[in-house]
Amino acid sequence: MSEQMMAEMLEKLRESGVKLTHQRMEIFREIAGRTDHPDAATIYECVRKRLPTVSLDTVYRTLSMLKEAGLISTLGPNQDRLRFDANIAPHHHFVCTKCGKTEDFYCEEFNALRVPSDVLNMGIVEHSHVELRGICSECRRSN
Amino acid sequence: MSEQMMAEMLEKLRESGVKLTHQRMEIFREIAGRTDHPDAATIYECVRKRLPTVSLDTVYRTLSMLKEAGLISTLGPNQDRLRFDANIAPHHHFVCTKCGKTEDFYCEEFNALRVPSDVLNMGIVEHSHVELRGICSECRRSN
DNA sequence: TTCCTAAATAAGAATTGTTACTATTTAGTA
DNA sequence: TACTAAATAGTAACAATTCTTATTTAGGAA
Repeated sequence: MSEQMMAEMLEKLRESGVKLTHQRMEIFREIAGRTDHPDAATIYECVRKRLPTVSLDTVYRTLSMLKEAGLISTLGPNQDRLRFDANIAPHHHFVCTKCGKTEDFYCEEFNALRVPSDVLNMGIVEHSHVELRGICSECRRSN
Repeated sequence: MSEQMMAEMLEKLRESGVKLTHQRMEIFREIAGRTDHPDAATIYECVRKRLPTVSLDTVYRTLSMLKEAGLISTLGPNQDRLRFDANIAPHHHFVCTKCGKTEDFYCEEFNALRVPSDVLNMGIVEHSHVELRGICSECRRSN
C-alpha cells in the first residue's frame, strides 16, 4: 500500500475525530493492500497473523467505521438480504443510495457497451449491467 | 402477471424435469407479478395469504431452483457475504459469473454515461457503475 | 382410476454472517 | 504520569439462510 493512502487514511480519521488504534491501522493496511475484494472473515484471518488477539467484532466495527468515513466501500447494493428479480430480459437499475429502492429501466445502448481493452484480458464479456446511483424522487421530496 | 410468463415458466420447469407443485406456482406467480425486488421473507408473507401452510424453507428452495432454471435472477454480486473495497476512486467491475471473482477497471466513458429519459423521472443520478459480466480467463482455461 | 415411488414439503433445528453487551484496556490529553 | 471517554476482546445474541427428518404429493405405471 502507498504512503499516500496511509496518509489520507490518517487525515480522514483525524477529521472524523476517532482514535487511531493499532487495530484500525492494521485493518486498513490489510484492505488497502489488496485488490481482490475480501470479506470480513478474510480480513480478520490476515490481520490476526500480525495482531493475534484482534477480535472479529473489531474487524466488523472498523470496516463499518471506515465505510462511514468514506475510506472504503462495499460491493453490491447495500448489504441486507438477498433480493430477487423476475425480470430476465436485459435491463439496468436505478438505485437510491438513501433508501435502497431499486427500479428497472431499459436502454439498448447500455446493453452493448464498448468493452475497454483492459477488460479484454480479464475474460470474455457476455452481458453488461449498468447501475445508476443517486437519490430517488421520494427521498428527495422528504428531505 | 401475463399468461405468457406463466406459460414460459411451465415450459422451463418441465424442461428441468421438476415437479409442478402448488407452492412453486404460487411463489413464481408472486415474484413475477411485482416489479419491486422482494426478499425471501416478503415473498413468504405474501404467498402465505394464499397458501397458509407454506414454509419459509420452501420459499428459499423454490427461489433457488427458479434461479437455477433461469427464470429469475438476484440483485447484486452473487449473495454470500459482504465484500469490501478500498478503491474509492470511480471505477467499474468485471465479474466472473462462474467463480464470482470481481476485478476493478477504469473507464472515463463509463463514469459519465448519458442518462436515459426514463431514469430522469426516477431521481437524480450521481454516479454510474458498470458491471461487465462474463467468464474470466482462469475459468475459461480450466473448463 | 388407483397405486407406487421419488421428489417435494412443513416444521423445527442447525449453521453462518453480523451485531450487541460488558468488563477491561488504551489513545489522547491534561 | 494520571485521567477519561472511546475502543477492544470475548462471548452472547440475533437474523438470514440452509439442513434434517418424518410426512405428503406429483407424475407415471398398472
